[in-house]
Amino acid sequence: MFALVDCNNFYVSCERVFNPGLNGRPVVVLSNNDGCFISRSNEAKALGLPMGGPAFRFRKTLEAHRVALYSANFALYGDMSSRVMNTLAALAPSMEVYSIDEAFLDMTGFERIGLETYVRSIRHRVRRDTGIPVSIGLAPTKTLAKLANRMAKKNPQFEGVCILPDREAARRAMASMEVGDVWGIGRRHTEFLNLNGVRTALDLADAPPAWVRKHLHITGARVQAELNGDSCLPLELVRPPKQSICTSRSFGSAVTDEAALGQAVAHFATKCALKLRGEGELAALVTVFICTSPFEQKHRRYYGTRTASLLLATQDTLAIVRAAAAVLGDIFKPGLSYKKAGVILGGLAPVAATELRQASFFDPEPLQVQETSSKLMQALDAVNSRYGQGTLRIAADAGTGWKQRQEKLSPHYTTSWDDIIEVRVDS
DNA sequence: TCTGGGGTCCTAGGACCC
DNA sequence: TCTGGGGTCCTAGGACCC
Repeated sequence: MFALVDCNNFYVSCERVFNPGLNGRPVVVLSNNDGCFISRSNEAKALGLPMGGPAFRFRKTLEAHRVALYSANFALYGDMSSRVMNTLAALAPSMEVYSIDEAFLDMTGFERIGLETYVRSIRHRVRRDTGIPVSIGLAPTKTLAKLANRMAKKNPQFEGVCILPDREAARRAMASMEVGDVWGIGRRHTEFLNLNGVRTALDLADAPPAWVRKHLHITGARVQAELNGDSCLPLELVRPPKQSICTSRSFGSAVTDEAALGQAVAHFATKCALKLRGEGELAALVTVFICTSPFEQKHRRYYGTRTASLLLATQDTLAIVRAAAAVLGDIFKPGLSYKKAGVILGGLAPVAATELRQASFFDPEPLQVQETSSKLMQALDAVNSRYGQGTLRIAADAGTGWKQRQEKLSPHYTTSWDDIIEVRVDS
């Protein structure tokens, strides 16, 4: 049996842990740039504020009901997430951390204690130790556990826990669920399935397998098998290494200036390089993209992107920033209002394989230079991890020609001493 | 005026190898 | 008149997830 533990309204719940006055009130957390709703309390959902809805379109509702607004505080949410995951890790023999607010647990063997009793105790423990409310779905496959979790959230009478122990229980639950709410069935497939008379999860489970395989491909076939109790998706106990690393941002106001765009790209490349070293990987490909607003009616959208191959895979910030700057020069078109830019690293390989790395015939940098670079990066990371990111940075990343909007940011309660002191003084 | 960020997997087609 | 079989790698596009 798999349990899916999912934090309720996770980002809002994190804000509430440190500000209990928010309980019972409508609360929303906004995306970067304070643009869209990315987490809503139940009270906010009841007001009709949609997931992903742009905040400016709902200003009247937000004001009329005095909805509490927060800028996304990912430092806080990431730290709260690890508290939740650490708590869960102690309560099951194995666990897969599926996302910032979800984990699958292996519940094999707990039948002897009584699954429901045990799962309720997990729920209580997480609430007690972290302050975060969770819902739990339990079933013989991951896809059915997701479905059970959704049932637990939708129906208050379940009190946060829903178990689908056998085929009959699963079929009853599937009959009441729209096919588009099944894990792995997105908007396009929902449209296609509805057109073909497949409306509920049960309809999909009972559809001819060859037809599903043909139109929804191998991933859809797996979903169908899982709905029928045939487990195809095992717990992934160790996170596989990343295949790409991306840093991108929308700008608070449009950027037209090439120099300002260059500062943003240098900043994103720097962040990517830091993440890359954190993963213990080297990158061989650097992609840069810049684009104008997709919502702008008057002008056609420009989306410029290009990838550069590095002669030798690296994790050196300077080399990656240099490569990114060169790519930017290729795709920059003057006279446009840029709304977003980003850097993506690809061709990743573990540092551990460095000795096996194929050197380049044309490589201008001998091995000694690479060793120097590695020491420089270690020093850079040591200074910044002690005194704060950005304390020591390269000149290209020093400018402020681009900015994000972030007007309602809560303190970094769990990751910054300065922010805790600020709270004490304020109150 | 104002609309997020970061990923994965699958398929098909092209180019290439022996 | 007739032209094989078995592969890999790369890229673009589509679909999905949170």
